[in-house]
Amino acid sequence: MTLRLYNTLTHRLEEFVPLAPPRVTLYTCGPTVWNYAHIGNFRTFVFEDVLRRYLAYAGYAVEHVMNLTDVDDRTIGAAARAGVRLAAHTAPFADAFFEDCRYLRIAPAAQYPRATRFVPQMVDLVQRLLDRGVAYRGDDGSVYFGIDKFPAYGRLSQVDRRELKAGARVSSDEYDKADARDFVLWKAAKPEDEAVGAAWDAPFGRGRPGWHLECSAMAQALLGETMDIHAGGVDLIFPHHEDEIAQSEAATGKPLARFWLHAEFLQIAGTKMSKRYGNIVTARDLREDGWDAAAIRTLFCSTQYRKQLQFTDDALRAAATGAARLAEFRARLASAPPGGGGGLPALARALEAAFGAAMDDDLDAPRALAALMDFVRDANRELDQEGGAAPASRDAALAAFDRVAEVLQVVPAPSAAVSITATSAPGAGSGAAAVAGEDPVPPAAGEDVAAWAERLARIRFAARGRKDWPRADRARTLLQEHGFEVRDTKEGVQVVPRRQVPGA
RNA sequence: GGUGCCGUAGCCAAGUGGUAAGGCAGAGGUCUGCAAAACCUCUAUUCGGCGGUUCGAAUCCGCCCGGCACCUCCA
Repeated sequence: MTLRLYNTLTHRLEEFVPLAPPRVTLYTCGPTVWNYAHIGNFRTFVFEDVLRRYLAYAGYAVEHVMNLTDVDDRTIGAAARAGVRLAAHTAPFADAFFEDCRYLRIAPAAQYPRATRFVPQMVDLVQRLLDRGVAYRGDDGSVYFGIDKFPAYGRLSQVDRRELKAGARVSSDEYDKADARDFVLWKAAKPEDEAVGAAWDAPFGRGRPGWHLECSAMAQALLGETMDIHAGGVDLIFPHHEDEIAQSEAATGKPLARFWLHAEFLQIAGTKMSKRYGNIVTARDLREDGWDAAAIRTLFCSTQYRKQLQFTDDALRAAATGAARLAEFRARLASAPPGGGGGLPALARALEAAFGAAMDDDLDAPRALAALMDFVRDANRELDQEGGAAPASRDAALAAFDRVAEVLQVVPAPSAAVSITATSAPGAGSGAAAVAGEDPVPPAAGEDVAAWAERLARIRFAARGRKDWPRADRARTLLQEHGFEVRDTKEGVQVVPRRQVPGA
């Protein structure tokens, strides 16, 4: 297996080889904790999660660092409006972010450095750049990076230096720079900054870090001068990552990152999701609506990360249906009766081969998902024909399925609710007899729903045994009304929570 | 104006020179008392348009049309 990734720095697909295998250092730009992150933000974070999970699947030891930006124009502005200190404003949103990550099954990074806790490192970096003469102090007391001192400037974003001058927003620049293209490293403290506690002392003047500075300082402090992969959203290519490269490499003389990966935007109604456009959907909105994170991740996996993704209710619903199919299959396979299933090990090998080939090709998740769907169909057919699977075959199939599912995280979590099979087997026999003449009734107030559902399953099973269809149907109708699905099998009556497709 | 990405069935989407994966939705069928789940069959003579290269193009080249994003603090 050879993993190839599209490197924004070189503008082509490259074979991924870490600097010091099996270790892979990964730095990803995290959220600005001024508000709740929206699912557009999370599309990128989920992509990064799939990336690191796949690297782990491929045998690498990933060291992942994700920063939290807790000081910038927006956090300061929001704190000022709320009349609280900066940290008081950002802390709840940082907590909310971690909560959302857990919901979306994003594996925790090894470290989540926050900008405000790395101010000394940032001050050091600015001082080094001043000492080297690539940074200068403006008349306003801020410190700027002079891009004419860094010839490689513009390599990542391919923005021609002359065109940059004609940039659309340059005229709105509010700072005192020698050249419009220069960017701020350290912003001189303003009263608004002081008011919320967003100002620090430095040899070159009291102030606060510019946007890009934190990533350069924290990445170097935690991962060293050169990391294997730096990832983020496409919007960060310019200026954020371009500027990170300039300030880091001007200070160290070494490449900041060997691979630069950028995820395309999630779109809603044809445009990017942004607070500016007021078309925000947050992770907590989706959670409150009852969506399983697997549905969201399935939707995200249905488009390769370098392509724009359309987020619509229909698409999410379709993804949820597909994800439910995976959970359905997982449960069926795990509880397959022994015997047969000789074809499963070969299917399992084919799954992992196809999955690896797809993911190796610049993390082609749609193809990887298709491989999983192929496997599910083929294995279901095998189970249909064989009526079961020998433990060794079953376990081989289960292991492959789980390894793949571990990377994508597209299988809905097993429900905490009941999954009951009422049978006439010994032990259940007495129960079946006891309910034989019972009429199905709705659960009593305060009654345990699981126990109630099990009793109705027994009632239906007994009724079916007597061909008492009206009673059997009443039991099923009641169960359906209470969110359960009823399946009659050779083994008995199975009652499972109805798969979750909100709004369907 | 500059830079980049993209346009494949009702919808999502893979495929980047050898004759159109997969999913969702829909139709029919097997199974079932009826269902559900699962499986089977069907649903693009065609890949935004027009030219060109080639034995052969969704795939390469040119032009055109359409969409999206970035161009100083947006993932």
